[in-house]
Amino acid sequence: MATELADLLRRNDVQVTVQRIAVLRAVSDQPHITADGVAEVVRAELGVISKQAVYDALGILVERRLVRRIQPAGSPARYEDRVGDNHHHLVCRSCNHMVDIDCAVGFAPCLSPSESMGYEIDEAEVIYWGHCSDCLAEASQTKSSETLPH
Amino acid sequence: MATELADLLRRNDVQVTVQRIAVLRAVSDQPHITADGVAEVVRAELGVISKQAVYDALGILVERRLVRRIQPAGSPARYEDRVGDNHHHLVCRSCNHMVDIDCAVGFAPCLSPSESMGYEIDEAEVIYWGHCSDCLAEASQTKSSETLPH
DNA sequence: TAAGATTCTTGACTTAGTCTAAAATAATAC
DNA sequence: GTATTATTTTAGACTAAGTCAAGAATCTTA
Repeated sequence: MATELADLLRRNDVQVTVQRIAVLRAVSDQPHITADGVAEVVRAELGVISKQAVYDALGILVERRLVRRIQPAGSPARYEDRVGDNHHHLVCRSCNHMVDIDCAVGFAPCLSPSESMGYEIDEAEVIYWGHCSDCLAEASQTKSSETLPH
Repeated sequence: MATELADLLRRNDVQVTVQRIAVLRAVSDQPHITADGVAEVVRAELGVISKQAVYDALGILVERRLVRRIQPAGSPARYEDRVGDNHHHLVCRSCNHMVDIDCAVGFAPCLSPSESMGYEIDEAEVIYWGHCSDCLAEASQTKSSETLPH
């Protein structure tokens, strides 16, 4: 049952442990999950796992590019298993909810900035900020003079 | 001497205090400075300032758009007074150094993603990640089989 | 100059994450 | 299969960045 995930780890030279499989499954089941969330999910499955084991597992999965880490301002790091494509993220300033969004141009639009200042660029990270439809609706219902939450 | 900054604050309905002027000057003198850095600079000027006053001042300056807050992964929040244009940031994975970079397209390239999922987007934040020339040079000097630091 | 509003200080607290050393587990060599 | 070695995991103290709360100080307005 977990053979598939185990194989994925093995193919990527990651030593297989029940903890790592469980962590990988948690991220896969729940994209944009936090490290804390992973710990919770894994605990439901395995009984216990240490905070450190979660961070270690996530760390090595990110290193081997099986998982991507996103760290939007004002929120703990989040993890997703959608890797290898050029998608970005859209975050609601009110409720912090995050959704995936395909690249504006269809292919790395920002990987070629006008000037690279001698840097060897390997990633362009794009985060869109705004308000989700739920929060917009809620704000307009509160028809008082209050301004949009932010 | 500080009249100019004081006026800027007043024009933006920010009550003028020596602390706020000092904070604004610190950010202006040293773009990409951290809150801690601001506290240090201001302390050199005023003798003392509380951590909270620094955060309050930065908070209101950001709210009034006199200062922009950047929060790259793995580093404390940074502040700059270059606002109102569409520039992005380029961060070195090794030494964490950050430089400004003009927008790839010259005008908000990413403000129109293919699908906005019902979100009302108000900002597109772009961070380029890579290695700066210094770190690249240092890494190639260490001609051993080591891989690039990251 | 007094009253009321805003800001600043102090210090405890929170959250997210790291460090360390010992214990447990997995890989490999025999 | 078992012993050896390498890698992981645990537990719990620690750190960094930032927030909260209440009283003191300072500004603004009348």
